[in-house]
Amino acid sequence: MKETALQVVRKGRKFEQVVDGAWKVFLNEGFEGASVDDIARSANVSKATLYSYFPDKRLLFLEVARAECQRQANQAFSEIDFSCAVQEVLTQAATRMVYFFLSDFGQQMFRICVSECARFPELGKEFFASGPGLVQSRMAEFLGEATKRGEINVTDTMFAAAQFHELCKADLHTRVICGLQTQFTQAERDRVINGAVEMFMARYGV
Amino acid sequence: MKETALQVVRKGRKFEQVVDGAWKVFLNEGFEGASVDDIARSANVSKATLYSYFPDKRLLFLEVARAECQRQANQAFSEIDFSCAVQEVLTQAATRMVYFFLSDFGQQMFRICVSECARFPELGKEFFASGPGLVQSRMAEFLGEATKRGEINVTDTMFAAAQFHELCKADLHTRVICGLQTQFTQAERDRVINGAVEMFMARYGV
DNA sequence: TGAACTATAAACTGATCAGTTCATTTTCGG
DNA sequence: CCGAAAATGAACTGATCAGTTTATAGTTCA
Repeated sequence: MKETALQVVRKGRKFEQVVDGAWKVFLNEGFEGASVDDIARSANVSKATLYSYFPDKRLLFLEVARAECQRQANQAFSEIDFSCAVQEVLTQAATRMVYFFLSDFGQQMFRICVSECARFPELGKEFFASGPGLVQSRMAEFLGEATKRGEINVTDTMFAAAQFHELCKADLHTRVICGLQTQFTQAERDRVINGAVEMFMARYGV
Repeated sequence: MKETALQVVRKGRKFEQVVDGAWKVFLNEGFEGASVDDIARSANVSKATLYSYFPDKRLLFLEVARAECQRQANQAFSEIDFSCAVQEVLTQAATRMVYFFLSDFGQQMFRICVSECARFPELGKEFFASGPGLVQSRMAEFLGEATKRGEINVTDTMFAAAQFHELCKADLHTRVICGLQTQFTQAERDRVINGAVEMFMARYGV
């Protein structure tokens, strides 16, 4: 029973078309910057049709954010081999996260959510649940299992997952968000990825 | 010769008054949310006067952000005793950072900068230079000295400072930014503060 | 005191934009 | 192929807001 948080979104023939068009415009223009006329044009749909699906712009954004975050998170999970050694799993996870944070979508989603959450609480909850929260829960689960196997020693698994998540943002994420730098070499990425794994293992390794 | 980035800000009798008024409104309303009329009203100044100081709204915000970030950073530095043992200095620094991130000003400044930096590059640079960048440089300097004294072992001091900075945001910052939680107990803060220090020392301690 | 500078209030411009309305056309299942 | 449901487009409402203008009033200092 997949439903949007405020249960007011009607489905129909051109639903996906609207969401896809909105995705593009939000990604390029941000939330405030994207006009509903732009979105309707980009989706090849009339404004009236758009409003027949989504009673307002916020709910449309919510749907876009929810769908894409979940898609990305699921893809990442399916591609990580959780049966590898801890260090290897952490490296894979960190690699995904760094790429996500530095991607256009990751950046813009972060920007929009950070700026709109204060005025739009529902968005914050959805974003957290289908983004950072989801990733951290899955990581915490893995850390718990690895601890049981004696490979590491983590007591507060959710917190450790949050720390790891945060470590993956060191330096580069701050720089990209502040607009100081937009392109990053593999060496720069590796420094963050390996730095996060090393630090995590130094603290929680057996 | 401290001048605003775009060198177009005129000083005058009511300069401080304008900046203070703007500070209040931006803090409560965000950048887009704050209308220039609101700001003029809050500053007890006519709109024309405001525009005689600041040619546009962005430059006004830039001035507000610059001034307040620097003020907060300087205050923090002056209150931390850098002659203490590494662990103690880190704990003090982490405490400040956690409080800052969770404060109204810290939150709102973060929100505004994140959302506006993409369209307003000058802001990103100013924010970084007088916020995270400043803190990280000072921390890096300290880490270098402590390494020389043999108390810790850090080779890339700027990167380590960035990691520490990021660790102080674990869990709580994400939650506050997403609007999941607004009040935090001392125990919650301490968990992050101590968690950051422990992890840092596990990795870089001798 | 008086000239030069600074500030004021209030109206105005011009633009943007979310959301609505409605008469018309398209689509599609039965 | 018919009729109901869905979609269209284009005009419209109502509101907000950055930035300008202007005629007037207050401040400063020589």
